[in-house]
Amino acid sequence: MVSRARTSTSARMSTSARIPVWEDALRQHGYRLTAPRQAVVEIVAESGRALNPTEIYDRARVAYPRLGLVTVYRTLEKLEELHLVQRVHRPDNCQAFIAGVEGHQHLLICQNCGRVQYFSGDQLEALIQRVEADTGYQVHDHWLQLFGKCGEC
Amino acid sequence: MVSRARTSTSARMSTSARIPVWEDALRQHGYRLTAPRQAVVEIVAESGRALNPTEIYDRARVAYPRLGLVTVYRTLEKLEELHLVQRVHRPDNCQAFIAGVEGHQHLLICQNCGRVQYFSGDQLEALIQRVEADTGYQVHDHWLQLFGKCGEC
DNA sequence: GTGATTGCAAAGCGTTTGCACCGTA
DNA sequence: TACGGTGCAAACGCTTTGCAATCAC
Repeated sequence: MVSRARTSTSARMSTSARIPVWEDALRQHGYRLTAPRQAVVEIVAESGRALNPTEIYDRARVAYPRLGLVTVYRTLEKLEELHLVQRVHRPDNCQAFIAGVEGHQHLLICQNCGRVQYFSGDQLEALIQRVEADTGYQVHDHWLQLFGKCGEC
Repeated sequence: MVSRARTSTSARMSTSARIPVWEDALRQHGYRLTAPRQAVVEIVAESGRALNPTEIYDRARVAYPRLGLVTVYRTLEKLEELHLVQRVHRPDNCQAFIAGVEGHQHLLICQNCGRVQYFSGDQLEALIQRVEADTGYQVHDHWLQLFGKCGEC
């Protein structure tokens, strides 16, 4: 979904630079900053690939072995609510998460290594207007994902 | 996914006209035509909305009360394999099915009543080429869905 | 100190599998 | 008749919930 306003200020920010921003956002929304939560934030903020809850769990337990899978789910819930992460839909799997960006960006996903790249969908406007005229629908949201092979694969 | 070849000949065909076509397709691929299978085919072929397995089960049991939910899953599997139905991804639910069409068509979904409308994405080509140039990815598949409100809602 | 957060265990839910019986071709 | 298809029941995997102990603020 791209029509919702983003509160994230982490647009175009890479890897570890996101971590303190996300931690501040959590605190500013009244959430406490705990060790398990930090472990989850670090993994998701630094990943260039969409990860599902179990993958996040496995990786975050390296830093914080006492972590429970439940905490991963609950932390992702909050990060999604704050638009810090977004859900990635794949043909098979719709429960993968990636660090979000500000504005109307879309996803380009490498089918080989899973690396995710954002791009802007400015040129969609004309298409959407044509579809609205043709169908009589009012379009509120759009959802575009490209699948392919990245430069390194 | 739009890059796969479609074997379906039901493009732009509406409602009940699809039923005999789908039944033939099943037979021609070596599948038997049984009463429970027909009940499922009728529901999905005639629906203008994406339905999930339980909805299909509930509706098909009106015509064939002995139907089991398992058979719905197994029939959908075959219909998807033959490209007669396609999966619709929604923010919440990724297990809904709608009658497919031939060619590279995309979905416009009414957020109120769930009605689905197809449209062509010709104008995406330029966007995809630009993204390929910008990112160094090779794009093999694209996935576009619009969400909005249909004329009647 | 207080209330949010945690992890465990158990429940819940949608989907898949094993299997004996049934029905199409 | 042969073998694909069916429905039941059970298994399965992922996600959510209840709860007492814990910990950030």
